[in-house]
Amino acid sequence: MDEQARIMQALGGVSLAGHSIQGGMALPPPHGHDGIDDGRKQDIGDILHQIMTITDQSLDEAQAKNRKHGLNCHRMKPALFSVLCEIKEKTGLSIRGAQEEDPPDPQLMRLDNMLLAEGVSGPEKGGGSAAAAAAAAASGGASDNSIEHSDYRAKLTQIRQIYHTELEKYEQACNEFTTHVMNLLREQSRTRPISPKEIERMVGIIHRKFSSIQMQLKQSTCEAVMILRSRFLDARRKRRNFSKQATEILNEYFYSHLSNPYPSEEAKEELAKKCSITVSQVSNWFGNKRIRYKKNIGKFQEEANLYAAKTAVTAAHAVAAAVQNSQTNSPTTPNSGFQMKDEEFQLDSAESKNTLLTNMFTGSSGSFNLPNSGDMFLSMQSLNGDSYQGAQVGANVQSQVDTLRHVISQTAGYSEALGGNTMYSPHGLNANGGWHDTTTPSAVISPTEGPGSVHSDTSN
DNA sequence: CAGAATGATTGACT
DNA sequence: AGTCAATCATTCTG
Repeated sequence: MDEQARIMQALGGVSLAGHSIQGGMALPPPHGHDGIDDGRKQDIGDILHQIMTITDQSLDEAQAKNRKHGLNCHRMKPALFSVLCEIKEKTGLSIRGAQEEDPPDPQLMRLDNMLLAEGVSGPEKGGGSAAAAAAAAASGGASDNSIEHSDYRAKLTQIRQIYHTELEKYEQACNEFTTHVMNLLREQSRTRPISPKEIERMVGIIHRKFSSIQMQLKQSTCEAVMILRSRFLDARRKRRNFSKQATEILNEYFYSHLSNPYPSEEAKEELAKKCSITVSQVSNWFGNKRIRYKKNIGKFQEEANLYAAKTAVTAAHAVAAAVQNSQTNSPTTPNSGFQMKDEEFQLDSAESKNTLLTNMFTGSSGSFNLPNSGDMFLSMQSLNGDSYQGAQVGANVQSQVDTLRHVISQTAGYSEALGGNTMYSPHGLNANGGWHDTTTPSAVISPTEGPGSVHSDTSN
Protein backbone atom coordinates (compact mmCIF):
# COMPACT_ATOMS: atom_id res chain seq x y z
CA MET A 1 0.00 0.00 0.00
CA ASP A 2 1.45 3.39 -0.89
CA GLU A 3 1.66 6.40 1.34
CA GLN A 4 -1.33 8.14 -0.09
CA ALA A 5 -3.50 5.09 0.27
CA ARG A 6 -2.50 4.73 3.86
CA ILE A 7 -3.54 8.28 4.59
CA MET A 8 -6.78 7.68 2.91
CA GLN A 9 -7.37 4.61 4.96
CA ALA A 10 -6.51 6.45 8.10
CA LEU A 11 -9.17 8.92 7.22
CA GLY A 12 -11.58 6.16 6.47
CA GLY A 13 -14.67 5.87 8.55
CA VAL A 14 -14.62 9.43 9.76
CA SER A 15 -17.89 11.03 9.16
CA LEU A 16 -17.82 14.41 7.60
CA ALA A 17 -20.98 16.37 7.85
CA GLY A 18 -23.08 13.61 6.49
CA HIS A 19 -20.43 12.41 4.07
CA SER A 20 -18.52 9.27 4.56
CA ILE A 21 -15.03 8.86 3.29
CA GLN A 22 -14.45 5.21 3.51
CA GLY A 23 -11.76 2.88 2.54
CA GLY A 24 -9.80 5.39 0.59
CA MET A 25 -8.98 4.89 -3.00
CA ALA A 26 -7.92 1.33 -2.73
CA LEU A 27 -11.13 0.20 -1.18
CA PRO A 28 -14.31 -0.36 -3.06
CA PRO A 29 -17.18 1.91 -2.17
CA PRO A 30 -19.64 0.31 0.24
CA HIS A 31 -22.70 1.47 -1.59
CA GLY A 32 -23.28 1.53 -5.25
CA HIS A 33 -23.59 5.25 -5.97
CA ASP A 34 -20.21 5.87 -7.64
CA GLY A 35 -21.14 8.65 -10.01
CA ILE A 36 -20.61 11.91 -8.09
CA ASP A 37 -18.40 10.41 -5.38
CA ASP A 38 -15.82 9.25 -7.81
CA GLY A 39 -15.12 12.79 -8.85
CA ARG A 40 -14.70 13.94 -5.27
CA LYS A 41 -12.48 11.06 -4.40
CA GLN A 42 -10.31 11.84 -7.31
CA ASP A 43 -10.03 15.43 -6.14
CA ILE A 44 -9.19 14.48 -2.60
CA GLY A 45 -6.74 11.94 -3.86
CA ASP A 46 -5.07 14.60 -5.93
CA ILE A 47 -4.81 17.13 -3.20
CA LEU A 48 -3.53 14.58 -0.69
CA HIS A 49 -0.97 13.43 -3.14
CA GLN A 50 0.21 16.94 -3.60
CA ILE A 51 0.38 17.50 0.14
CA MET A 52 2.33 14.31 0.68
CA THR A 53 4.89 15.14 -1.97
CA ILE A 54 5.09 18.84 -1.46
CA THR A 55 7.74 18.70 1.23
CA ASP A 56 10.06 16.70 -0.99
CA GLN A 57 9.55 19.01 -3.88
CA SER A 58 9.54 22.30 -2.13
CA LEU A 59 13.18 22.04 -1.23
CA ASP A 60 14.61 21.82 -4.66
CA GLU A 61 12.01 23.00 -7.08
CA ALA A 62 11.83 26.52 -8.25
CA GLN A 63 8.14 26.47 -8.83
CA ALA A 64 7.39 25.32 -5.33
CA LYS A 65 5.68 28.57 -4.61
CA ASN A 66 3.39 28.22 -7.54
CA ARG A 67 2.52 24.69 -6.61
CA LYS A 68 1.82 25.61 -3.06
CA HIS A 69 -0.32 28.42 -4.24
CA GLY A 70 -2.14 26.06 -6.53
CA LEU A 71 -2.69 23.70 -3.67
CA ASN A 72 -4.02 26.40 -1.47
CA CYS A 73 -6.39 27.49 -4.13
CA HIS A 74 -7.58 24.00 -4.85
CA ARG A 75 -11.32 23.83 -4.85
CA MET A 76 -11.36 20.89 -2.48
CA LYS A 77 -8.99 22.50 -0.04
CA PRO A 78 -11.62 23.97 2.30
CA ALA A 79 -13.37 20.63 2.48
CA LEU A 80 -10.19 18.79 3.33
CA PHE A 81 -9.26 21.45 5.80
CA SER A 82 -12.54 21.07 7.61
CA VAL A 83 -12.13 17.30 7.64
CA LEU A 84 -8.77 17.66 9.25
CA CYS A 85 -10.19 20.11 11.76
CA GLU A 86 -12.85 17.65 12.73
CA ILE A 87 -10.40 14.79 13.01
CA LYS A 88 -8.19 16.84 15.25
CA GLU A 89 -11.03 17.85 17.40
CA LYS A 90 -12.04 14.26 17.92
CA THR A 91 -8.62 12.83 18.50
CA GLY A 92 -5.50 14.68 19.38
CA LEU A 93 -6.51 17.92 20.98
CA SER A 94 -8.33 16.41 23.91
CA ILE A 95 -5.23 14.47 24.83
CA ARG A 96 -2.93 17.39 24.41
CA GLY A 97 -4.64 19.57 26.92
CA ALA A 98 -3.86 17.05 29.61
CA GLN A 99 -0.10 17.41 29.70
CA GLU A 100 1.11 20.62 31.25
CA GLU A 101 4.63 21.74 31.93
CA ASP A 102 6.41 19.27 34.16
CA PRO A 103 8.02 20.21 37.49
CA PRO A 104 11.73 21.05 37.49
CA ASP A 105 13.87 17.97 37.25
CA PRO A 106 15.60 17.37 40.60
CA GLN A 107 18.54 15.81 38.82
CA LEU A 108 18.94 18.91 36.70
CA MET A 109 18.64 21.10 39.75
CA ARG A 110 21.35 19.10 41.45
CA LEU A 111 23.65 19.49 38.51
CA ASP A 112 22.91 23.19 38.28
CA ASN A 113 23.63 23.69 41.94
CA MET A 114 26.84 21.79 41.72
CA LEU A 115 28.05 23.67 38.70
CA LEU A 116 27.22 26.88 40.44
CA ALA A 117 29.04 25.82 43.57
CA GLU A 118 32.08 24.76 41.61
CA GLY A 119 32.12 28.08 39.87
CA VAL A 120 31.57 26.58 36.44
CA SER A 121 28.20 28.14 35.81
CA GLY A 122 27.13 31.47 37.19
CA PRO A 123 29.25 34.61 37.42
CA GLU A 124 32.99 34.15 37.20
CA LYS A 125 34.68 34.43 40.53
CA GLY A 126 37.70 36.61 40.51
CA GLY A 127 39.99 34.67 42.78
CA GLY A 128 38.86 31.26 41.67
CA SER A 129 36.14 29.04 42.94
CA ALA A 130 35.41 27.91 46.43
CA ALA A 131 36.78 24.57 45.38
CA ALA A 132 40.07 26.14 44.53
CA ALA A 133 40.16 27.75 47.93
CA ALA A 134 39.39 24.39 49.44
CA ALA A 135 42.21 22.94 47.41
CA ALA A 136 44.55 25.46 48.89
CA ALA A 137 43.39 24.69 52.38
CA ALA A 138 43.50 20.94 51.87
CA SER A 139 46.98 20.77 50.52
CA GLY A 140 48.18 23.18 53.11
CA GLY A 141 51.18 25.16 52.01
CA ALA A 142 50.28 28.66 51.06
CA SER A 143 53.33 29.13 48.97
CA ASP A 144 54.45 25.69 47.92
CA ASN A 145 51.21 24.65 46.36
CA SER A 146 50.55 27.81 44.48
CA ILE A 147 51.63 26.14 41.29
CA GLU A 148 49.10 23.37 41.72
CA HIS A 149 46.58 25.93 42.79
CA SER A 150 46.95 27.93 39.62
CA ASP A 151 47.08 24.74 37.63
CA TYR A 152 43.78 23.74 39.17
CA ARG A 153 42.29 27.11 38.41
CA ALA A 154 43.52 26.96 34.83
CA LYS A 155 41.96 23.55 34.33
CA LEU A 156 38.73 24.67 35.92
CA THR A 157 38.64 27.70 33.68
CA GLN A 158 39.18 25.43 30.72
CA ILE A 159 36.25 23.29 31.74
CA ARG A 160 34.21 26.39 32.31
CA GLN A 161 35.00 27.71 28.87
CA ILE A 162 34.18 24.45 27.16
CA TYR A 163 30.96 24.25 29.11
CA HIS A 164 29.87 27.73 28.15
CA THR A 165 30.83 27.32 24.51
CA GLU A 166 28.91 24.10 24.26
CA LEU A 167 25.97 25.53 26.12
CA GLU A 168 25.89 28.48 23.79
CA LYS A 169 26.07 26.20 20.78
CA TYR A 170 23.20 24.15 22.11
CA GLU A 171 21.12 27.21 22.77
CA GLN A 172 21.81 28.58 19.36
CA ALA A 173 20.96 25.29 17.72
CA CYS A 174 17.82 25.06 19.80
CA ASN A 175 16.72 28.52 18.78
CA GLU A 176 17.45 27.89 15.14
CA PHE A 177 15.62 24.65 15.16
CA THR A 178 12.67 26.16 17.01
CA THR A 179 12.41 28.99 14.53
CA HIS A 180 12.63 26.54 11.70
CA VAL A 181 9.91 24.34 13.10
CA MET A 182 7.72 27.33 13.87
CA ASN A 183 8.05 28.62 10.35
CA LEU A 184 7.32 25.21 9.02
CA LEU A 185 4.25 24.88 11.17
CA ARG A 186 3.01 28.33 10.30
CA GLU A 187 3.34 27.52 6.68
CA GLN A 188 1.65 24.21 7.14
CA SER A 189 -1.14 25.85 9.04
CA ARG A 190 -2.38 27.09 5.70
CA THR A 191 -3.06 23.56 4.55
CA ARG A 192 -3.85 21.91 7.84
CA PRO A 193 -5.24 23.27 11.06
CA ILE A 194 -2.50 24.13 13.53
CA SER A 195 -3.40 26.14 16.58
CA PRO A 196 -0.89 28.48 18.27
CA LYS A 197 -1.10 26.25 21.30
CA GLU A 198 0.12 23.38 19.22
CA ILE A 199 3.06 25.39 18.01
CA GLU A 200 3.76 26.31 21.58
CA ARG A 201 3.61 22.70 22.53
CA MET A 202 5.96 21.75 19.77
CA VAL A 203 8.39 24.40 20.93
CA GLY A 204 8.12 22.95 24.39
CA ILE A 205 8.96 19.51 23.06
CA ILE A 206 11.97 20.86 21.25
CA HIS A 207 13.14 22.71 24.33
CA ARG A 208 12.75 19.61 26.44
CA LYS A 209 14.74 17.64 23.95
CA PHE A 210 17.48 20.20 23.95
CA SER A 211 17.48 20.55 27.69
CA SER A 212 18.00 16.82 27.98
CA ILE A 213 21.02 17.24 25.77
CA GLN A 214 22.08 20.13 27.98
CA MET A 215 21.71 17.92 30.98
CA GLN A 216 24.15 15.49 29.43
CA LEU A 217 26.54 18.35 28.94
CA LYS A 218 26.08 19.43 32.53
CA GLN A 219 26.57 15.89 33.73
CA SER A 220 29.79 15.41 31.85
CA THR A 221 30.99 18.82 33.04
CA CYS A 222 30.27 17.82 36.60
CA GLU A 223 32.17 14.61 36.08
CA ALA A 224 35.10 16.51 34.66
CA VAL A 225 35.11 18.85 37.65
CA MET A 226 34.92 15.94 40.06
CA ILE A 227 37.83 14.23 38.37
CA LEU A 228 39.78 17.45 38.44
CA ARG A 229 38.99 17.96 42.08
CA SER A 230 39.86 14.46 43.10
CA ARG A 231 43.11 14.76 41.24
CA PHE A 232 44.02 18.07 42.78
CA LEU A 233 42.45 17.83 46.15
CA ASP A 234 43.47 14.33 47.01
CA ALA A 235 46.05 15.48 49.44
CA ARG A 236 47.39 12.01 49.81
CA ARG A 237 48.30 11.93 46.21
CA LYS A 238 49.72 15.39 46.24
CA ARG A 239 51.39 15.22 49.60
CA ARG A 240 54.14 17.69 50.17
CA ASN A 241 56.42 17.62 53.13
CA PHE A 242 56.12 20.66 55.28
CA SER A 243 58.81 23.23 54.99
CA LYS A 244 61.84 22.84 57.20
CA GLN A 245 60.84 25.93 59.05
CA ALA A 246 57.35 24.60 59.73
CA THR A 247 58.69 21.28 60.96
CA GLU A 248 61.08 23.15 63.18
CA ILE A 249 58.31 25.22 64.72
CA LEU A 250 56.20 22.16 65.29
CA ASN A 251 59.07 20.20 66.76
CA GLU A 252 59.96 23.06 69.02
CA TYR A 253 56.47 23.15 70.36
CA PHE A 254 56.32 19.40 70.69
CA TYR A 255 59.54 19.03 72.62
CA SER A 256 58.93 22.02 74.78
CA HIS A 257 55.55 20.63 75.72
CA LEU A 258 56.66 17.06 75.98
CA SER A 259 54.85 16.62 79.24
CA ASN A 260 51.62 17.26 77.49
CA PRO A 261 52.01 17.59 73.77
CA TYR A 262 48.39 18.43 73.18
CA PRO A 263 48.16 21.94 71.86
CA SER A 264 44.93 23.72 72.54
CA GLU A 265 42.77 24.93 69.73
CA GLU A 266 44.27 28.38 70.02
CA ALA A 267 47.79 26.99 70.09
CA LYS A 268 47.01 24.92 67.04
CA GLU A 269 45.70 27.95 65.26
CA GLU A 270 48.78 29.89 66.10
CA LEU A 271 51.07 27.08 65.01
CA ALA A 272 49.08 26.74 61.82
CA LYS A 273 49.51 30.40 61.14
CA LYS A 274 53.20 30.30 61.89
CA CYS A 275 53.76 27.27 59.71
CA SER A 276 51.39 28.31 56.92
CA ILE A 277 49.44 25.11 57.24
CA THR A 278 45.92 24.33 58.35
CA VAL A 279 44.81 23.57 61.87
CA SER A 280 43.90 20.05 60.86
CA GLN A 281 47.37 19.60 59.47
CA VAL A 282 48.73 20.69 62.82
CA SER A 283 46.48 18.15 64.49
CA ASN A 284 47.62 15.48 62.08
CA TRP A 285 51.21 16.35 62.71
CA PHE A 286 50.83 16.15 66.48
CA GLY A 287 48.89 12.95 66.21
CA ASN A 288 51.56 11.37 64.10
CA LYS A 289 54.33 12.81 66.21
CA ARG A 290 52.92 11.56 69.50
CA ILE A 291 52.43 8.09 68.16
CA ARG A 292 55.77 7.88 66.47
CA TYR A 293 57.59 9.39 69.39
CA LYS A 294 55.98 7.03 71.80
CA LYS A 295 56.66 4.06 69.59
CA ASN A 296 60.33 4.75 69.39
CA ILE A 297 61.51 7.19 71.98
CA GLY A 298 65.08 6.17 71.45
CA LYS A 299 65.00 7.16 67.88
CA PHE A 300 63.71 10.59 68.71
CA GLN A 301 66.06 11.15 71.62
CA GLU A 302 68.60 12.97 69.58
CA GLU A 303 66.00 15.16 68.07
CA ALA A 304 64.56 15.84 71.48
CA ASN A 305 67.95 16.87 72.82
CA LEU A 306 68.51 19.10 69.90
CA TYR A 307 65.28 20.94 70.27
CA ALA A 308 65.46 21.04 74.02
CA ALA A 309 68.87 22.61 73.93
CA LYS A 310 67.77 24.99 71.28
CA THR A 311 64.69 26.04 73.15
CA ALA A 312 66.58 26.21 76.40
CA VAL A 313 68.82 28.90 75.07
CA THR A 314 65.92 31.01 73.95
CA ALA A 315 64.10 30.16 77.13
CA ALA A 316 66.93 31.38 79.26
CA HIS A 317 67.04 34.56 77.30
CA ALA A 318 63.33 35.02 77.44
CA VAL A 319 63.12 34.36 81.12
CA ALA A 320 66.02 36.65 81.78
CA ALA A 321 64.27 39.29 79.77
CA ALA A 322 61.09 38.67 81.67
CA VAL A 323 62.94 38.98 84.92
CA GLN A 324 64.48 42.19 83.82
CA ASN A 325 61.13 43.38 82.75
CA SER A 326 59.48 42.54 86.01
CA GLN A 327 62.19 44.37 87.87
CA THR A 328 61.79 47.51 85.89
CA ASN A 329 58.05 47.34 85.56
CA SER A 330 55.55 47.82 88.24
CA PRO A 331 54.75 44.54 90.00
CA THR A 332 51.13 45.13 89.29
CA THR A 333 51.70 45.00 85.57
CA PRO A 334 49.53 42.17 84.32
CA ASN A 335 52.26 40.73 82.15
CA SER A 336 54.65 40.40 84.99
CA GLY A 337 52.48 38.01 86.90
CA PHE A 338 53.62 34.46 87.23
CA GLN A 339 50.86 33.70 89.63
CA MET A 340 49.62 30.34 90.58
CA LYS A 341 46.10 30.01 91.66
CA ASP A 342 47.32 28.39 94.80
CA GLU A 343 48.04 31.20 97.20
CA GLU A 344 51.00 29.41 98.67
CA PHE A 345 52.65 28.97 95.33
CA GLN A 346 52.91 32.46 94.13
CA LEU A 347 55.93 33.17 92.04
CA ASP A 348 55.13 36.69 91.35
CA SER A 349 58.38 38.27 92.20
CA ALA A 350 61.57 38.32 90.28
CA GLU A 351 63.24 36.66 93.18
CA SER A 352 60.96 33.71 92.97
CA LYS A 353 61.67 33.34 89.34
CA ASN A 354 65.34 33.60 89.83
CA THR A 355 65.23 31.04 92.56
CA LEU A 356 63.23 28.77 90.42
CA LEU A 357 65.66 29.11 87.59
CA THR A 358 68.66 28.65 89.78
CA ASN A 359 67.17 25.69 91.43
CA MET A 360 66.33 24.13 88.19
CA PHE A 361 69.79 24.49 86.86
CA THR A 362 71.55 23.44 90.00
CA GLY A 363 69.07 21.04 91.35
CA SER A 364 69.65 22.46 94.82
CA SER A 365 66.09 23.11 95.70
CA GLY A 366 64.72 21.10 98.50
CA SER A 367 61.86 19.72 96.60
CA PHE A 368 63.56 19.62 93.28
CA ASN A 369 66.04 16.86 92.88
CA LEU A 370 67.40 16.04 89.55
CA PRO A 371 66.64 12.42 89.09
CA ASN A 372 63.07 13.28 89.68
CA SER A 373 63.16 16.60 88.05
CA GLY A 374 59.76 15.93 86.62
CA ASP A 375 58.20 15.89 90.04
CA MET A 376 58.40 19.50 90.74
CA PHE A 377 57.39 20.43 87.33
CA LEU A 378 54.41 18.20 87.51
CA SER A 379 53.62 19.55 90.91
CA MET A 380 53.76 23.00 89.52
CA GLN A 381 51.56 22.04 86.75
CA SER A 382 49.10 20.37 88.99
CA LEU A 383 48.98 23.33 91.25
CA ASN A 384 48.97 25.77 88.51
CA GLY A 385 46.29 24.15 86.44
CA ASP A 386 45.35 26.57 83.80
CA SER A 387 45.43 29.53 86.04
CA TYR A 388 48.40 31.38 84.77
CA GLN A 389 47.76 35.04 84.88
CA GLY A 390 49.43 37.25 82.43
CA ALA A 391 49.24 34.80 79.61
CA GLN A 392 52.27 36.06 77.76
CA VAL A 393 54.97 35.60 80.30
CA GLY A 394 53.16 32.79 82.00
CA ALA A 395 52.92 30.82 78.83
CA ASN A 396 56.49 31.43 77.93
CA VAL A 397 57.76 30.42 81.27
CA GLN A 398 55.57 27.37 81.27
CA SER A 399 57.00 25.98 78.08
CA GLN A 400 60.46 27.14 78.86
CA VAL A 401 60.42 25.49 82.19
CA ASP A 402 59.42 22.34 80.44
CA THR A 403 62.37 22.57 78.16
CA LEU A 404 64.72 23.50 80.92
CA ARG A 405 63.60 20.53 82.83
CA HIS A 406 64.53 18.39 79.92
CA VAL A 407 67.96 19.92 79.67
CA ILE A 408 68.49 19.47 83.36
CA SER A 409 67.68 15.84 83.15
CA GLN A 410 69.97 15.56 80.19
CA THR A 411 72.89 17.18 81.89
CA ALA A 412 72.24 15.42 85.10
CA GLY A 413 72.40 11.93 83.86
CA TYR A 414 71.42 11.40 80.33
CA SER A 415 73.91 9.00 78.85
CA GLU A 416 73.92 7.03 75.69
CA ALA A 417 71.22 4.89 77.17
CA LEU A 418 68.77 5.04 74.36
CA GLY A 419 65.94 2.68 74.05
CA GLY A 420 63.57 3.49 76.79
CA ASN A 421 65.99 3.35 79.65
CA THR A 422 66.90 6.97 79.53
CA MET A 423 67.16 9.36 82.37
CA TYR A 424 65.04 11.66 80.42
CA SER A 425 61.82 9.90 80.21
CA PRO A 426 58.84 11.66 78.85
CA HIS A 427 57.30 12.65 82.12
CA GLY A 428 53.88 12.81 80.64
CA LEU A 429 54.10 9.28 79.46
CA ASN A 430 52.73 6.81 81.89
CA ALA A 431 53.42 3.16 82.26
CA ASN A 432 51.03 2.40 79.49
CA GLY A 433 52.76 4.81 77.23
CA GLY A 434 49.90 7.22 77.37
CA TRP A 435 50.23 10.87 78.06
CA HIS A 436 46.82 11.13 79.50
CA ASP A 437 46.30 8.22 81.81
CA THR A 438 47.11 9.28 85.33
CA THR A 439 45.63 6.27 87.01
CA THR A 440 48.87 4.33 86.75
CA PRO A 441 51.47 6.80 87.87
CA SER A 442 54.96 6.13 86.73
CA ALA A 443 58.07 6.67 88.78
CA VAL A 444 58.35 10.24 87.74
CA ILE A 445 54.98 11.19 89.04
CA SER A 446 55.34 13.24 92.12
CA PRO A 447 53.59 12.18 95.26
CA THR A 448 52.37 15.70 95.53
CA GLU A 449 50.48 15.39 92.34
CA GLY A 450 46.92 14.96 93.24
CA PRO A 451 44.48 12.78 91.41
CA GLY A 452 42.96 14.22 88.33
CA SER A 453 45.68 16.78 87.96
CA VAL A 454 45.96 16.27 84.29
CA HIS A 455 48.71 18.35 82.84
CA SER A 456 47.25 21.20 81.11
CA ASP A 457 49.57 22.93 78.78
CA THR A 458 46.52 23.75 76.86
CA SER A 459 46.22 26.80 79.02
CA ASN A 460 48.78 28.26 76.71
C1' DC B 1 65.58 1.64 43.50
C1' DA B 2 64.62 0.01 48.21
C1' DG B 3 63.70 1.52 52.50
C1' DA B 4 62.88 5.32 55.59
C1' DA B 5 60.31 9.31 56.55
C1' DT B 6 56.21 11.68 56.54
C1' DG B 7 51.55 13.61 55.87
C1' DA B 8 46.86 11.98 55.42
C1' DT B 9 43.05 8.83 56.18
C1' DT B 10 40.22 5.63 58.57
C1' DG B 11 37.92 3.19 62.19
C1' DA B 12 37.51 2.41 66.97
C1' DC B 13 37.32 4.39 71.32
C1' DT B 14 36.21 7.60 75.10
C1' DA C 1 35.18 16.16 69.09
C1' DG C 2 39.64 14.63 69.96
C1' DT C 3 42.76 10.95 70.12
C1' DC C 4 45.11 6.55 69.10
C1' DA C 5 46.70 3.03 66.15
C1' DA C 6 47.08 1.05 61.88
C1' DT C 7 47.58 1.85 57.35
C1' DC C 8 48.07 4.09 52.87
C1' DA C 9 50.43 6.87 49.50
C1' DT C 10 53.81 9.88 48.45
C1' DT C 11 58.32 11.94 48.98
C1' DC C 12 62.98 11.80 50.45
C1' DT C 13 67.46 9.73 50.88
C1' DG C 14 71.45 6.79 50.62
